[in-house]
Amino acid sequence: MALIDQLAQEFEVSIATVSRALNDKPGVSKELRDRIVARARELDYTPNFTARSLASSRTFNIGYFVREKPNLVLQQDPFYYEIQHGIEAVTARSAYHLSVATLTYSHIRKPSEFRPVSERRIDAMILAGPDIPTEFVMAMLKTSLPVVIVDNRLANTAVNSVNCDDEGGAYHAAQHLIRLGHRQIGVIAGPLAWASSARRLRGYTQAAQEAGLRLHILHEQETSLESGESALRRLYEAHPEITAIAAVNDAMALGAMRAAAQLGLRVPDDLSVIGFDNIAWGAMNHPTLTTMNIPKVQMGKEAAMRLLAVLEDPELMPSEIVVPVQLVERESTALRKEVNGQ
Amino acid sequence: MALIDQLAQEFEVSIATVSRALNDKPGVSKELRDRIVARARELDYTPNFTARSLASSRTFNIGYFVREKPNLVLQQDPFYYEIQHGIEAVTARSAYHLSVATLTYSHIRKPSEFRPVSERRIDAMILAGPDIPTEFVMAMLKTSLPVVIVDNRLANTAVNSVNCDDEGGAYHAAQHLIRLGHRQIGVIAGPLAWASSARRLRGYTQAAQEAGLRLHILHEQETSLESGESALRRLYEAHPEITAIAAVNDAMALGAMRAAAQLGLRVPDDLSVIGFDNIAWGAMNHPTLTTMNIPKVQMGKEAAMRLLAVLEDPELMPSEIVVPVQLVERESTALRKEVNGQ
DNA sequence: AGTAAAAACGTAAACGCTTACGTATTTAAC
DNA sequence: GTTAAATACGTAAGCGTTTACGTTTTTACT
Repeated sequence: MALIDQLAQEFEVSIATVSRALNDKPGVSKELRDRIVARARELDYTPNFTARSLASSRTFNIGYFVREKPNLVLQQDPFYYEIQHGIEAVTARSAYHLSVATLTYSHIRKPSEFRPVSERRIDAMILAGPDIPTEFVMAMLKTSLPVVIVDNRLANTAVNSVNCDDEGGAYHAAQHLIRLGHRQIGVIAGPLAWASSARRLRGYTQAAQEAGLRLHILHEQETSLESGESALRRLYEAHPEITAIAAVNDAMALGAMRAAAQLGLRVPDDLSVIGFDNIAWGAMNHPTLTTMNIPKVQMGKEAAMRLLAVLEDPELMPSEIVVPVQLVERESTALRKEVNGQ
Repeated sequence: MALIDQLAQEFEVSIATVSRALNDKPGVSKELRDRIVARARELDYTPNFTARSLASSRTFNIGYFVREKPNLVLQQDPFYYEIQHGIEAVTARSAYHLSVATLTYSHIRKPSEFRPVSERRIDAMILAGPDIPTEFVMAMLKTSLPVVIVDNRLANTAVNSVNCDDEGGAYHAAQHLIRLGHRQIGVIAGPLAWASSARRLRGYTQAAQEAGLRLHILHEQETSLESGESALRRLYEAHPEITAIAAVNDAMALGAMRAAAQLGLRVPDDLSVIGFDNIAWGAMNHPTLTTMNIPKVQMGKEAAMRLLAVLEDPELMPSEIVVPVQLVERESTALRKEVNGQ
């Protein structure tokens, strides 16, 4: 493997000059620089990043750290993988490489022992997951490494963040149902502690208020398919006049559709159902699920781009990025049938 | 941040002694070593990994590189994410960190410009995906870095690999149907070029031969849910006597179930269906899908463990690891109904 | 007590770059 | 043509460790 010395010897110049030539720094004549660069390509010379890091105290590594879900059976949420792909798409076109790790409870407890940071392996980091404690984020900010948090919001703290527009998305979802003529709308919500659920609920409520409607809201303790099933049954029992359901996520929406089928309700003829997330199986279900798409890949891209921007200009103030969610209209929603002229 | 000099000064010894104490190398009295280690913990001293790497020429980084799917719309296959989690689970307990990247066409074309390697950022790597060209793997082997390939097999080349037992799994799947009394079994296969499909098909065939049965095999050009639908329709048209379906993957199995419902066939009463993969949606479908589970997380673990083993002992010869797949019995398969005493 | 071997520690040279500073050479300005 | 300011390059000191090779001290053995 070629080293910088070799190039220096070939051109009978110092390694400092070669370094300057290769790094686009001033102090080298254009003619010499071009020849050095050309020869470097020929030799497939790539600077040893370890040596470069030590000398420049930059690793050109960024970390992507996802909080493991303590409550989730399915540890590996594809949501964060799609975000990872967005991040990769951006870093691949930069000088930076991506280092990943799962944030466990022990890391959270002892941030000072979080090795990617304590060993100074990274120049900046993306922290993903709603359940990263504020204290941990604070500890990371104190390292003075640039930080972007994704799918997480911190009140009263200046930190770069990327989130989807839960409230606006839910607002549009409800409007979609209202535009289709539905006036008796049931909402299947998650636990109150789940912040996204709360925000989405606000969006639904806002749209309903503007249309002069009152929603039939049901809170579940979980956000699983099964809880969606039971939610629909209870909702329908209490309010058989309901013609549309808005669920705070796709899993619950799919559960609601399943329960509806068991009750003899046809979707979308008797009941329209809209979800939130746009998970893969929504498109495979029968009927396919109308939902609000969260642009996960884009969220990853935004996070990575923001990080690179801060790396470029450390003076940059933190910003909160909110990406819009889009309606994906599929089979599970339809015009309300005008039964009995009601 | 504490540096090694600080420790050396505190104890009035040379940094060499501190380094030896911290790295469990001989040449330090037990008493001094213990005091140094204790004090290092107190100070949260962590050696700067960049300096350590440069001096020891080891990065303590391993790479996980997944081949992007040129043909797949859904670039981010959760399959490889689960493998990533398995890898992480192992590396988290080791001194190594995980660096990820997507293998694009341009990397494949010019392996010498693959930066994680050319910049010497990693000590070893895991290559995942069936469509990594042999030449690329060869190029990586030539770097003399330890390599493990996952979900990929190379003929006539000694290389560490981790794969699932396609053939054995399919054999068991077919046996499951046969044990349930089915004798007219349809097989929904993928394109001939897809190696996994071919191996699974061999497993089905083997079991059938042993039971003295002849399968009704249909090859599709794709492996999507839609092609599973059309496959079932054609299969049922040609062979209405079929009472069970074995599909080479879950997506096609789910498609077959959907088509069956449209034909008025009840699953599992009229038709048993078994898949392969155990994708998440299979458990949410109605009825839930019986399938063969590929232990993806374990595959990741095996790959990482193998890599660590080779890193420990570079003399270790390459080995081919095959992990078993297990039957996940759910609702979509049942005993064949004895119609007309047939 | 004397000697050899083992253990404990120090010295200093790497590792392969970047970069502050110094020197020589060119260009620009009058 | 002289002087000042750019420009081009060289020198050498890092960056924070590891480790080969010395040197000194302790241990073991006769």
